[in-house]
Amino acid sequence: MGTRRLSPTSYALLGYLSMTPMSGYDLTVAVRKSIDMFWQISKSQIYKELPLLEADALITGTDVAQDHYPDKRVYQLTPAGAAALDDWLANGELPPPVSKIPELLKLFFGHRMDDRDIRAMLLATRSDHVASVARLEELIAQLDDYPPARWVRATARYGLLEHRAVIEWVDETLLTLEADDHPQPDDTADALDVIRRVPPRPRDVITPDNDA
Amino acid sequence: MGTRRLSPTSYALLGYLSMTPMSGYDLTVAVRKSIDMFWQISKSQIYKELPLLEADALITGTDVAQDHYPDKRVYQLTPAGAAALDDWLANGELPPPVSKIPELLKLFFGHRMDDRDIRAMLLATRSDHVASVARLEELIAQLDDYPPARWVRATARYGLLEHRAVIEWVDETLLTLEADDHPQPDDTADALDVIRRVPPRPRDVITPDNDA
DNA sequence: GATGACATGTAATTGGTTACATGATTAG
DNA sequence: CTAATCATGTAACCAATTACATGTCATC
Repeated sequence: MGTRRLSPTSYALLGYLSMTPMSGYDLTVAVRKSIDMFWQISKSQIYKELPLLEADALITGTDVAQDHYPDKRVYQLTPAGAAALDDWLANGELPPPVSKIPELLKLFFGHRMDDRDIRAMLLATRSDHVASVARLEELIAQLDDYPPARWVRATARYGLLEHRAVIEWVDETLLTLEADDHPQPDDTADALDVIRRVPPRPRDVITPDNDA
Repeated sequence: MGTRRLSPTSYALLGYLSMTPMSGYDLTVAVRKSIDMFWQISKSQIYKELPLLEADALITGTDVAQDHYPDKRVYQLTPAGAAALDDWLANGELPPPVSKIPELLKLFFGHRMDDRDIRAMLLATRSDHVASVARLEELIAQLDDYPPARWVRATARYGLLEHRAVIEWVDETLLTLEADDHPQPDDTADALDVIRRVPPRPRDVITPDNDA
């Protein structure tokens, strides 16, 4: 049976279910609390994916009645699911990373923005990242004591270093904002000329419709 | 007239067209060479979006014949388009950032992986980022001489600091991989218990269907 | 003379989001 | 008592990707 090709998102769900049986809600919460920083999965996406994985016989669901709360369906990994997961972990291709940071998109066109707006945006970004650093430091401290969680810890460390880097960047950028002569005259925009002479990100060649 | 709500992607295209008139192909190339690190837009998405923006009267297109190459349609910003762009830059809401890093997703389930595979993955990631650092350093050096490009430069600096942080993280992670006692016995997976006690990323509360 | 890069796009599919629904429990 | 949170999901829509199409030009 030609099982459909699974997305990394599907494998993520299999991965969680490899730890313990969970409902859609459990998965939603767990995802938000752990991988959310480098792999977001919306609630709806989870609820949509679970029946498909069950149809693929990679997980099985059991309806569980609860008092005071709606019935839930608890899923657990099948041996086939575990095999699929491990195969992906060992051999699965890694699609190119995706990153969409609206602040930077705006800032790229900063020559059309007011310096005050830029500053406000940077400061808001900064405090978000400061908060994330605090959260992650606490999490990492807790994971330090728990060796089996070393890879979970490693991903948290990734987040930590990244957030710190962003804070550093905000600070350096704020400095240029303050110190600079602002060449208000809107002399913009043939930065494009410079960009044109620059190579694109690798593998991101244009014509051969993007594939690995 | 009830113009549809534009996505940041649409505004990005308006932003480029605010610099100079461009065809779909020009935009594709420019995007890949500049904002691609923090805002990817696929070729098809660009070609799909342009006629819509024209229908909204934010840009106008002109067919240009070329010898040896297919005709192209060159778009330029209308005053309404410029106004829309500036309004977004000043007042537009910033949707939550998106980030999908498949390497980290795998690594999160590293307890089911072979250490050799992990090492190989980390090294591959590392050399990607080393290459990016080199590219960005060169770009930034060129932009140094060109004050109007200060915000373009700032976004490149962002990329640079981030790539450096990732390299630093890879190196620290490789160290734990080498030095460590590897508790091979698959003692995995109630890192979940720790995670459960941890707060989620802010604003990412579960129930109120995600909105700003 | 085939292979790949340059140059333009369109069509089909799917992954993911936003909005819709419902009801119990707890906090103010 | 009223609002927010917990707890489950479904349905409709749209953004974005992958695959399809076509022709020229340079290079091996």
